[in-house]
Amino acid sequence: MSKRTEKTIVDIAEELQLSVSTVSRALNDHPNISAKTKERVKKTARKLGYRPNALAAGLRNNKSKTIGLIVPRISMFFPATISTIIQNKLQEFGYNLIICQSNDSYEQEVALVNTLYSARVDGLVVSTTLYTSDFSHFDIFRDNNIPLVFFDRVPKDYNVKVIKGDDYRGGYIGTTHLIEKGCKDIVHISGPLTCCLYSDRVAGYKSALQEFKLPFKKSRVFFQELTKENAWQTCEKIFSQKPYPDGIFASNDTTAITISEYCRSINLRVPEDVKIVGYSNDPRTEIVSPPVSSIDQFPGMMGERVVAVLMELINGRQTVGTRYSQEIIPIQLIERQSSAGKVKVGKKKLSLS
Amino acid sequence: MSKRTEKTIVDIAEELQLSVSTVSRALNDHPNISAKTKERVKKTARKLGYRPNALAAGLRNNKSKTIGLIVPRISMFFPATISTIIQNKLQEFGYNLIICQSNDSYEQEVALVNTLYSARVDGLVVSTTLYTSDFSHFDIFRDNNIPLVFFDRVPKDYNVKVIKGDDYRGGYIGTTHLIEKGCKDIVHISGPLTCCLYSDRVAGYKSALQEFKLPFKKSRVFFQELTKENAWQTCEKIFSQKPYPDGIFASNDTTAITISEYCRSINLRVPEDVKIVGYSNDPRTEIVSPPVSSIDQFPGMMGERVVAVLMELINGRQTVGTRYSQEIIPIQLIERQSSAGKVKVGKKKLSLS
DNA sequence: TAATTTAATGCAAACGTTTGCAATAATCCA
DNA sequence: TGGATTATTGCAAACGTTTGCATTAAATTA
Repeated sequence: MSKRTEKTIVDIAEELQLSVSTVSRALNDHPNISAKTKERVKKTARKLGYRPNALAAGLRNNKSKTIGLIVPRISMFFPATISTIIQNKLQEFGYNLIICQSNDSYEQEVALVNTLYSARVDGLVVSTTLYTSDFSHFDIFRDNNIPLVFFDRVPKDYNVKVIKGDDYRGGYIGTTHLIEKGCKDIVHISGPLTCCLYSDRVAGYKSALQEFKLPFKKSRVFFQELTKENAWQTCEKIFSQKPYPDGIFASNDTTAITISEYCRSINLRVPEDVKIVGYSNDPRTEIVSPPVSSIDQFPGMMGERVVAVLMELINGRQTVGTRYSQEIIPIQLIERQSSAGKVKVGKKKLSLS
Repeated sequence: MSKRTEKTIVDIAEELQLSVSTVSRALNDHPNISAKTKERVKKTARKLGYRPNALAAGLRNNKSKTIGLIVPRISMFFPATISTIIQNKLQEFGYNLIICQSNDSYEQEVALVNTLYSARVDGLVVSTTLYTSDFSHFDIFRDNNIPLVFFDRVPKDYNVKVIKGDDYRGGYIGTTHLIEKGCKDIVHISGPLTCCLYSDRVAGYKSALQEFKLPFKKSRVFFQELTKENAWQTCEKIFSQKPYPDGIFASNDTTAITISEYCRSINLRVPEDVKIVGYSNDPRTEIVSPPVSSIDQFPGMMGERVVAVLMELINGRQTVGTRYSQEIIPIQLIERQSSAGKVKVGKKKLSLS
């Protein structure tokens, strides 16, 4: 690396016979600097091709104007969409975003938290791994009053700002929709219960069964990492003996799509023989045949709320001891062919409000 | 923001009655510091919960140990996969990655380049927008000898390190495959020619036609931003009058999948009536019906090459004036049902080596 | 044992920017 | 015109870490 040719505010100050503090104040529109001096300084900065050094400003201010984001994987529809919204909104506020992936590994999440702290990010936004149960690695942010927001996959019993989908209701309406379409024997494929969003969806599933007086059967609920491979294996189990279920509610779309594929492979018709509902409204649900019903979580809205809340935390007054609230983003059933059929006039009319 | 409780190397130095320079050297495993002192220092650092301040080290060293990455959109399969590989590999080298999206906007790309420069990233990796034709905003990196690598969507006539897929050959084999499957009237749907990877694919398409003595028809080639909406509209044009083409080679999978959908909507059978080949081997090509043939670009390999090259540039000697080479990542046709059919024994055997 | 060489550590300054308090200049008022 | 007030700018230090050169301590050699 050869010697830098970069101009600093010292160069501007020398050219204009001003102090560096005046130059700094002029570049930052300080009210005590005259308009005339501001104009001279900015003109010279442009002329010299001056570019600020964010490391220096960050060190002095103890603010980096950068936000850290940790998601499990950006190749998944939901995190990718939210990341995009968050980055675009933060840019409006003059913040940079560092997007990091934990690859669903607790160890990697811990390392990323430490690295981002060392980089002195001004805030941290996190969707945790499937397996994070000890959240103490986030204490450094909380204890130093650095804004910390969790979304989607969020901690249980950890005092922090949380923004999540209405997972309980998602499980409830995903299931009641199947019931109202005539299903009497519904399987639920859930993620691992170490992650509370899946347990909320299971609770909603159970609640719907109860309400429609259908029996809850432990053997009809599966807990697994929601990959295509696991979904295929679970289908092999489910359809290894009769009676087959007539409805399946899956906690992600990858699983729902795979179930549909498996049914086709054993000549089970979807939706005539078995109806399917997925979760997240991944665009893939539209392009497969038959298109798959799914619960939309409005990632755009969630991303915007994340940034709004983060800005409030950054600009507001927070102290150690503040009690943080939880914010719920609505969900909505998107009905497609995988669950099509005559609506059974039931005891309870499905309300989508 | 209340007063920081963060420990610095000054605290460690005081506790051990050492100078800060010794503490710094010990923490960085400098050969001149005794093993005993190193151990004492590291133990005290752990005891005090010391965490380095990357802004300070970066300012002093003029290195941030951070790499900037600019891609058009992370929600697209190819950029998301490469970003993931790049981040994972960089972590092995102790580098952070800042992932940014240009949203295919030249203005946003310029702003991102300036912001990343201000953040003093140690290198920059870029896949440009569809419309970037003036690359001068990257001069600041090149002129200051900060490693700069382009991949996939790369500049034409700009002296910089480039890693791209074999787009010419991709166009060639995508087309010859259709020819050997019996197609005689092949449409090519290309992206905008402002982006050289599409013009390379068009050249491959033309070359294949020529080689098999099929006529090139200007009306059989379309240039557009490769969205689902544009693909649908182009299909409306193509199939608005007979004779219909019997093969379509599309420059991305979104377009190929949409074409398949359109054909179904007008009761054209795929592959019997019209065969389709896409580009990038997006996972969606496997789950649609019929599964779509596509050109695989090996994003994993590309991501690894990007990081390897970047490390060479960072650790090597480069000066203003260095001539940079171009590296080609192989491609491979992935044959699926959308282009299935009897192989026509042709003049030229398709070689996939 | 003294001189020489090697090992280990310390001092002071660098990095670029920002800001509290002091100093200076300009303006207003009696 | 002199004093008071306001506007504008400058000085010096801060931020946390690293490193060239100097100094000191320890080890080796004659």
